[in-house]
Amino acid sequence: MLATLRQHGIQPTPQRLAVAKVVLGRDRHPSAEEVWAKVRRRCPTVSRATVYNTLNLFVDKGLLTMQVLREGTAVFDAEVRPHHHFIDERTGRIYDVPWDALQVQGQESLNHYDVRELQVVLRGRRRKE
Amino acid sequence: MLATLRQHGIQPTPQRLAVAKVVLGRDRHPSAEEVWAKVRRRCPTVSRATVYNTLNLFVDKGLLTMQVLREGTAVFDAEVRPHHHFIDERTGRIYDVPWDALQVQGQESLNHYDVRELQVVLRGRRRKE
DNA sequence: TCCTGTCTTAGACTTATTCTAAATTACATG
DNA sequence: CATGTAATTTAGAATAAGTCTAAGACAGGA
Repeated sequence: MLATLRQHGIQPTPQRLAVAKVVLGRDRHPSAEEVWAKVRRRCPTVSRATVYNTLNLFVDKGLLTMQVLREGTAVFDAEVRPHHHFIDERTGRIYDVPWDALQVQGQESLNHYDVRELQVVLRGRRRKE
Repeated sequence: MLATLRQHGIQPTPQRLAVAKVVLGRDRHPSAEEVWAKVRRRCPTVSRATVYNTLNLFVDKGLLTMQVLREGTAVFDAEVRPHHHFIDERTGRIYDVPWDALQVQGQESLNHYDVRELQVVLRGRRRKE
């Protein structure tokens, strides 16, 4: 964890480590406020500004990506490699869909656009099971 | 315009007509606040709440779609048929990409998901010309 | 006219996020 | 060790998008 921060050129601090623990852990797609809540369970003095600053820093340094998929809220994704997203209509929950699960064709027809990245955003219902 | 509202089961009022004129006009992908600003140029007494109510009503009635593509802001799109979006990194401007320009394959592999709709979101730079 | 339901309004409220200015900490160097 | 400087963190104010509320305006029917 500490090593991960250093590898990305991020000066480690206790606060940053606490954020990293939450956001690189098991919890997929937390929002900034969710991260703040979790960080404060272990480290109650951490301020909101620090969490936001740290998340933005992590995004700058390529440790996280930020997705604007949910109305009014950005969510953070520890999967920084390209992939797609499925959003459950009922719960609002967001699931990663592996890059190779879908193929997008026809990009070469978009002459006016220099496409640097893309993702497919799917909406629907997750099947119980 | 009036006919359009009626066809969608929307009781026309001066305020709603003013919003419709802006949002079904030449201006692609305005945000709610942008719509409010434009409406007020012709009709300065219209309240913010009315604009938001009206936009949500239009979305309910299928006259518009709402997209959450830009950080912290929903934008409204008069193109209600399925299509994709290209977002210019530099300007933040959003362009519609016709449905048939791209093909997405591999949906049948997503057994856990009942996909009801999808779109491809592309980011990059629009080529000058 | 009166009732009822629909619309609109101003402004308060909420939520997500950024900003600010001050306090704290961490080093590096003399 | 003392100290200056830069980086970091903090609390809280500020901002922005959007919703809610309560009151008033308006329209159409009995």
